[in-house]
Amino acid sequence: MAQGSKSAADHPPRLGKSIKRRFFDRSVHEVAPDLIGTTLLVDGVGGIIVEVEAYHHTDPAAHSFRGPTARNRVMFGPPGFSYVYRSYGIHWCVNFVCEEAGSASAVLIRALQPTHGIPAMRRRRGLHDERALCSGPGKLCEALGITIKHSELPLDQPPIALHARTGQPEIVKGIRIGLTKAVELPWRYGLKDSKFLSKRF
DNA sequence: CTCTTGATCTTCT
DNA sequence: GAAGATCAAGAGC
Repeated sequence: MAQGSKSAADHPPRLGKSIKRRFFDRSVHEVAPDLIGTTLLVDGVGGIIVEVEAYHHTDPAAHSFRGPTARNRVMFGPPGFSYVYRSYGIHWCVNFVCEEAGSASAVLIRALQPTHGIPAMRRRRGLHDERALCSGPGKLCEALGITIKHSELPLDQPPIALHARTGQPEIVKGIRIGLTKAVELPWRYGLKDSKFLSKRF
């Protein structure tokens, strides 16, 4: 994409068709890479998903590993809903629930390439640099205004919207970020050579 | 560039 | 009472 401060804001890319909840009713390991290149908007503000991580209840690093709790119960429900949690007492992070109810799997959205509502994102983040607006799970929630109020919402209804990618992106894979358990599992997916990742692959 | 540390609080043990 | 799917700033190289 073109560089500089005005290109994306002035000419946001055309959006693909809306993604329905059914998209998430399959293996989290299929959904996660398929989300790369799709566009996430919250009240019209957002961008292209460039980095995600997959979690499953059989995975010691997953919030659902030890069974349902007040916090993670939405992970045990049907696919196609949001799961928002508080991270380190400060940040919010958003996941998309996958697979059939009870499977307790979800995809953590880790980074976006900002395309829509960039002025609003800059205002919320107190930053100008597009590269830093959404290059991490806590950052993108701040930029999109996502809080606990956005948890347990259907992903194909306002204020949330997901749009299909138009081409086939080149996807890279690696180990997940910031974990202390199951550190070695290669369940992080990203858009190859994107400048908007939270960290290089 | 990399490494370290403080901030801040909910959740679960 | 400790841990944690993070971030930003500061120090050192």
